[in-house]
Amino acid sequence: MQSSENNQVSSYTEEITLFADVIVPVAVPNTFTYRVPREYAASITTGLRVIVQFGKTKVVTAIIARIHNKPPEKYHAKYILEVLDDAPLVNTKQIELFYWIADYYMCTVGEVMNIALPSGLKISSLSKVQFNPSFDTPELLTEREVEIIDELKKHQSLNYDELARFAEVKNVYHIIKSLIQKKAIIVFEEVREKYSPKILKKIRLNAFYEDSSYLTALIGELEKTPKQLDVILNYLKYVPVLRTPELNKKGLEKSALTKANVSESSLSTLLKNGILEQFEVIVSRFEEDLDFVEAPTPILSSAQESAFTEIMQSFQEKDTTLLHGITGSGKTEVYIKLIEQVLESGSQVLYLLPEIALTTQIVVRLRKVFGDKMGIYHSRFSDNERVEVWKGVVSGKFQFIVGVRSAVFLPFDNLGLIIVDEEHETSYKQFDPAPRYHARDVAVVIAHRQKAKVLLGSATPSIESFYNAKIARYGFVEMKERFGNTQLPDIELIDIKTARKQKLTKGDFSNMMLDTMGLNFEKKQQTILFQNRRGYSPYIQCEDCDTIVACPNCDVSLTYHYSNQELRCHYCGHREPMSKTCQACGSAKLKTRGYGTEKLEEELQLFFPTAKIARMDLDTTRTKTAFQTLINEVESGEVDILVGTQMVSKGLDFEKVSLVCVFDADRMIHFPDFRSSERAFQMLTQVAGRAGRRGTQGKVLIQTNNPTQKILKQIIENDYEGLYQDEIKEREDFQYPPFTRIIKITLKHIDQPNAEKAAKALALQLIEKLGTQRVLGPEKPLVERVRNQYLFEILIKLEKAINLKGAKTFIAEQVQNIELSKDFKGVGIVVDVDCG
DNA sequence: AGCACGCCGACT
DNA sequence: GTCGGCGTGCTC
Repeated sequence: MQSSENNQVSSYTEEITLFADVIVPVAVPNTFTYRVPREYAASITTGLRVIVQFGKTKVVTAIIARIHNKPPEKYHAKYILEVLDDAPLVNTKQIELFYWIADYYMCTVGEVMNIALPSGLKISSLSKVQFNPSFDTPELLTEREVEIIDELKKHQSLNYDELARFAEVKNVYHIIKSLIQKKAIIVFEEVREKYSPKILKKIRLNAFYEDSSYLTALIGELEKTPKQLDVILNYLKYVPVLRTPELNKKGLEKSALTKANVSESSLSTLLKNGILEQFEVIVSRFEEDLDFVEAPTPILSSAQESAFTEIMQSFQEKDTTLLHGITGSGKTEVYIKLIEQVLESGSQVLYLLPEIALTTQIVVRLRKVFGDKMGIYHSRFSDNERVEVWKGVVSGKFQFIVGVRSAVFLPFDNLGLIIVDEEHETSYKQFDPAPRYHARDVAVVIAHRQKAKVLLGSATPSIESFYNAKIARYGFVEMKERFGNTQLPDIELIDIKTARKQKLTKGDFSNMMLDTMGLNFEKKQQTILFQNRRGYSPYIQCEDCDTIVACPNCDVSLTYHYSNQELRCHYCGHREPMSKTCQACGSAKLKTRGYGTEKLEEELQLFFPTAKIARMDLDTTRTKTAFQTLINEVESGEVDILVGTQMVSKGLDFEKVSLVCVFDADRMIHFPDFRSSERAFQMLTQVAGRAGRRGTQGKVLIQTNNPTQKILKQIIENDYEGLYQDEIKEREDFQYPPFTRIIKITLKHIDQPNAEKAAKALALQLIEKLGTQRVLGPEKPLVERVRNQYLFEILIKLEKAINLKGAKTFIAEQVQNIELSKDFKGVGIVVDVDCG
């Protein structure tokens, strides 16, 4: 792993002092140079984690980015305190990637490191104070200090927080400083590794008794103590020592014995007498997972087979290929064959999925084929588990990773293939905090650097990717048939406006939608009702004075959540109990307005009292188990109608869903954003794709106020090409991606005029060099105030031909200008490159 | 970012 | 004089 450069330097270590430039996990622009202690000189390499003192109080985990022998000129380098790893946990390719990301997405390498490494790999330090036992001048102490010292004597040590709580002061620092001066206390750093390996307690029989005559003798002897005999017999039941003595080496989990209802005290007696022995092993957190049934590689249909061949051909010429396969075309089987092929060639494979899709059936399916070669990297996993996956990639245990966005940071060094499934998904873009990276785009960069191939898969590709395929930058493969010859669902529009006029509605449901749902229920088929809005109702209005209850911190209405009778802000998380009366006029006539999933669930229950109705949204799937339970219930057919947000449209395949109803299509279509048509098409096509599997054609009903909208026609006819042509023309006319790159700068301040002034000043500076064509705004965003901060946005469009690096440097300078300016104190600025 | 340091005003 | 508040600048 050591680079030749490092080796060369290391061989002179007798005379030369080494220095290491390290990345610290902080939002500071530079790397920092530390001195390598002599004892580490021979073994130090890039990619090792080290512990360093950073600033006066912090001790942090850093990564070695470079090793050299030039002492810094302007300051004395501090020593590296400790080296944490024997072999690099971060490889050179990753470090280069960190720099690329920092550069491209306009943030610091430290911020990249912070997001890239699971927190279990970032040791934290706590400053602790301890009473100095050789303290002998108590007369110097003030009364208060004596109290603190007395408290400190009671404990081995206390950290700052604990001390502050006891002393009942906000800033404990003064006191600590004074006590250090008087030599009454000692301050030390407690460094603590967050990752803790999973330890299993095991029991085995003393090897002495592996001999049959001794074992028989033992059993005879234990006749007197039946409880102990019981323990031994139980052990032998699991581990037949005589037949398979090698199993005895591995022993048995202690918990297996205790679960078998044996006497605990007898067990400890046996241990004490040396008949049984206890030992500990470090185990993988994933081993329990491994009772998978190895399934044969799926047999591909002829359409899948030819898609596979085409992809392989495409990879001959292109590094990236877009697979456009309609919903239900069976892309997964094609992926599996590709993955197998690449793994056989000895290269690593990364399969990226959006957050929600990962929890579902796909993982089970992949596990069956790839078993323990496959690692899963998911945000719902604990940090310890993520560290194990990271280490598993380093050690080569995991050649294949299925993961979410952040899996692009894993320490691959030999990737052969990256699959980005559902590549159009917006959750691949990170919004907060920095780095605001797009995992699909980063994947393409990684692949390029590791000479790997990328397969982007989607039924509804992003306009950008489709464009790249059109101009032949990407290869292109299509799958136009649904697997098993199932037809695409029949989509029908319902003109809700006309229906309302003709009084053919109940609530905001058209009779037609309700009737169809009813019929479907009678046929014992499942229905999905899609409404992309959680909660009961998006706002509450007073009938007398028209006041709408708003969030105190943001400029949005509060959403009413029925389940716990509270109002919630979906922007800042503010919660307040639902009040019975209007806070403005005292009237009791408060009305819920608009429809969220909760309200639809409630209304449907009234319409269909005997149906089992379930709801799937953020609120019902907070935990891993809740999510899985719900999926199981739907899969087993217990649930008749599933009401849900966009969650129901992603990666879920339910056999018996034959009807999909979209409650309100218009809100999505008219969202004020240049991507709204694309998004609406994607979302409605994906949710429609849930209807009908295995030979039966599904039905989709969409309620809209305006059924003549062109995009709806395109959705009905599954005319992606048509959508693309419309969109790409518009994007070209108005200079949006893929013809430009967009950088969004958001400025925040508690006072709106201040935010506006700063935004205007920044825009002016930007325009000076970039011109009014490229700089738009500043403008108030849709929601003007979030978390008590007023927002202004500037949009920068950079054409592809521009010197991107130069432009970004200029933008960064101007942003810094504003940040440092005395006129705009307290203005927060966020730069988002390629904003969604 | 996080935090010490320094200056300033309030209060015993 | 001591304590806390807030603005400023640095971190190898």
